[in-house]
Amino acid sequence: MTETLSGERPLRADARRNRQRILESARQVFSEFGSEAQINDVAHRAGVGVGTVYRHFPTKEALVAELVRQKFVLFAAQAREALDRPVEPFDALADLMRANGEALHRDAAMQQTLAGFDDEVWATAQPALDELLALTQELIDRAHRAGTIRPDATASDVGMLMCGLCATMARSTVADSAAGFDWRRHLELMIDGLRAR
Amino acid sequence: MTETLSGERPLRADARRNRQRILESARQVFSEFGSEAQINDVAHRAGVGVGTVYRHFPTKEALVAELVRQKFVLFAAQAREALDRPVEPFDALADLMRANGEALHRDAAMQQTLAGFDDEVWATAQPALDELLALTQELIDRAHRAGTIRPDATASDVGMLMCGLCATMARSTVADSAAGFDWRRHLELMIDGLRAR
DNA sequence: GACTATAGTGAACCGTGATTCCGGTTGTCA
DNA sequence: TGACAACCGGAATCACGGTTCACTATAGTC
Repeated sequence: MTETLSGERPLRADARRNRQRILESARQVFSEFGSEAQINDVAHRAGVGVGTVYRHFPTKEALVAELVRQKFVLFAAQAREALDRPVEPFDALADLMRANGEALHRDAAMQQTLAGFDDEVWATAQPALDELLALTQELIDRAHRAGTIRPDATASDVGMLMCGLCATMARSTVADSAAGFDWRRHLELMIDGLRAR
Repeated sequence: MTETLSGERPLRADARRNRQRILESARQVFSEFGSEAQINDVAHRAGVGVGTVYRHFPTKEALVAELVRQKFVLFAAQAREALDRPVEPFDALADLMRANGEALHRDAAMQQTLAGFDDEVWATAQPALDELLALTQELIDRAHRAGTIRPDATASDVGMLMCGLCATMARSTVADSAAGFDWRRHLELMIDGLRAR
């Protein structure tokens, strides 16, 4: 999870420890409250001062961005596993989407990022996203060969649809779920839409 | 567009005029910048003081909510027209969704509201939304009878999907359009997904 | 034309929460 | 163990923008 930074001198032991704690706390806090959670909360939960958070991440946005990036990395890992599984490619893709859906469901910050306008966060996570998309594309290519997916489907389509799913999550998580919105239903509709006819 | 308020004494002429100007300016400003636009901007563009805006709308959120409500009313009107058109019901629905898509595309505040977590605004617009959903349901019922729509499709599905579409719009409007996201493509995928197989 | 309830004005206020900053700590290395 | 760079803490600062309010202007009415 923690990359070895090549161009930078290694962090002092305590700093490394704190950075880790901060990321963990941030993951919890932002998952629960989205980006409206406060840096103070993160710092407090991590048992450090605000200043320490800022030593590691120049802005709140940068911290959120790193979390999002990590999540994309995780998704990419899952996509890689999906590629290894010996099941029908389209089913593998569908299951992957379902798994991602559940993960997004538990993470308000990710929902906001995917459904929202937050360009900066998005930019930071771009490389990780690109890899995820590449892996997804591989899965889709296989499905094409098997003829089980819509002929013109692309990884980009899946990305868009998952972003859209987050919008519905926002609505079905919050309060009364206005008009009977149900993200799992939304997801199944989309999966069906991708299927070959 | 402007309802006749029953329980309240009529506004003074200048007040009515200003209220109208404020709504128009707000429509422009919020369409362009979403809810991050400032009340000051709205007031300035309308040629009135901030205080005047607050005389008409207790909070910024209330102003946005009214705009959203009006938009839903507009959508409902369009849905009614669609019901009157003598075309195949599913096509009518699809065209309606396309038209709504274009409208949403030009309105950042609507995108944010539909894709976002903004429960209060949503609540205010609920009645208008309910009517829109009812009309949509009628269109869908007809399509069911014609057998041209997915047998289990509901108006709620359409609502969810349109909300999802707004998420993609956010991504394709902003900057680089990250991963080749294209909301029109997203929309067509969804329409296809709703079609009977 | 005068009177008054309504309406308009915008500088000032205020809460919020991100960010800074500097005095005190602590790892690391010789 | 001493020295110093790296690091930590968290009160204070600061920017921002929604909201208020004391005062002025004006539509509507007699």
